[in-house]
Amino acid sequence: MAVSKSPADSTPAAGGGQPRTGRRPGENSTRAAILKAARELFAELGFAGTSTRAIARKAGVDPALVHHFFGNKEGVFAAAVRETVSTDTVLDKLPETAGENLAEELLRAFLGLWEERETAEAMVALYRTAVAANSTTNLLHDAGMAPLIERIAKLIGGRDAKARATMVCSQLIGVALLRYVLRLEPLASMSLPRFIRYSAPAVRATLSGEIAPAR
Amino acid sequence: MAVSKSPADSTPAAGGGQPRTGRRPGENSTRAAILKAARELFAELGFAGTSTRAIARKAGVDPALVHHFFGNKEGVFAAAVRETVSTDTVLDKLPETAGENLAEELLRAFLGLWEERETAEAMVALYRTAVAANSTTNLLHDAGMAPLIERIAKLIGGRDAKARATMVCSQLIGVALLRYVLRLEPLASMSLPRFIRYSAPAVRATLSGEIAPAR
DNA sequence: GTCTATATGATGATAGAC
DNA sequence: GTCTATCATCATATAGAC
Repeated sequence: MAVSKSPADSTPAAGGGQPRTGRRPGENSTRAAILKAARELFAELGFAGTSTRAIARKAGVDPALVHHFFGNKEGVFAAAVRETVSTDTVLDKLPETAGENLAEELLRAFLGLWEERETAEAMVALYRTAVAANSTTNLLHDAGMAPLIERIAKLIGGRDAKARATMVCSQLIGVALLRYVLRLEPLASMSLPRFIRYSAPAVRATLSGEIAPAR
Repeated sequence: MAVSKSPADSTPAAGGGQPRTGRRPGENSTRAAILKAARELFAELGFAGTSTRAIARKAGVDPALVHHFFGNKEGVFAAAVRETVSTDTVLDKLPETAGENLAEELLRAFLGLWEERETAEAMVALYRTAVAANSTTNLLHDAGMAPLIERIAKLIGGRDAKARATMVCSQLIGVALLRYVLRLEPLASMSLPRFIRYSAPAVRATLSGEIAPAR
């Protein structure tokens, strides 16, 4: 399974040069309805637990349309994730140089992805699917984690920057998973600023060089 | 789904009083074979991705035997997890009072569960299933997390001990998930002592009172 | 674009013979 | 304890009429 693949996404490219014979906007409501239903179901039940029939039922459309628009179940999933969340927005919010509050800035930028309903649904679906099985584990890494790790490594520098950056990234994933996916209390009900205050010391400790040398 | 439930576990109680007509030991090899296959498959493919037929196939037994011994799919899962991992061993390894190296001791005790093959399989299966869907989220909390949180809270004390203990616990879960379930590099390939060195600063920072007050 | 009809196969579970 | 046979249901996916 690869999110970047879309076997039969039959939506015509909206950015074609000639605007004259283009499709009228707002016309394609069922495709959007399918995507919305898919996002919600994948977020709640995971990839394996969601059937294309259930998606069609929830969207109020015919089951065959799901395959017509997206080819297969993976296509629906990929479209639902890809068209709602763009991890570039995280990188854009990060500072160019490491300052005093890098830990807080990292947490704010990354957790921001999870604070809006639609992107949160897509992220939850992504995490659920990535954790679900051996074969889908790399979904997380592929979906924007790699550039984030590199960026953090460049920010902190030093000898084992890559390893420490991965560790930081693992903490970001860990806290997001517990607050937004597992909804563990009292973390889930905290306000975002308070949650960041609780998470920041751990991230800061890892960012700084308080780690024993490799050997 | 509840791990503590076992709908039709038809194994006769081995500790019955009269030894005369008891079953001979070592006789029940297929039940063990089913459990072993179940553990491996649940760990690799998750709960939803594993079929009872696949378990039977891998164990080399008839599919009907799976239901005969464990009633249903949930029964197989519950037995596979319950009979291989006991979270009490984690609590037993923890110190009575908080010392200088509490962070390391916590990590060593908890991660120890994941370093042996069979228990690791059961833990991975448990985590995969817990993360997979909304309905199974509480599996993690039920499977020994609650007493661990209370124990940590008692160890660190203070006003918001419960919240900080939960945060610590969330970090334990987070690092375990990334190293053993997602197998994110370079964390997965590190030696355990080195991994603990990398994880300890974050845990220690959360354990100590470096967190801003609630409001 | 939308839907009916259907091909094809896997699934969890049960009843009952040996 | 073990297996055959089977039920009822669900799944993904496709072909083709309107």
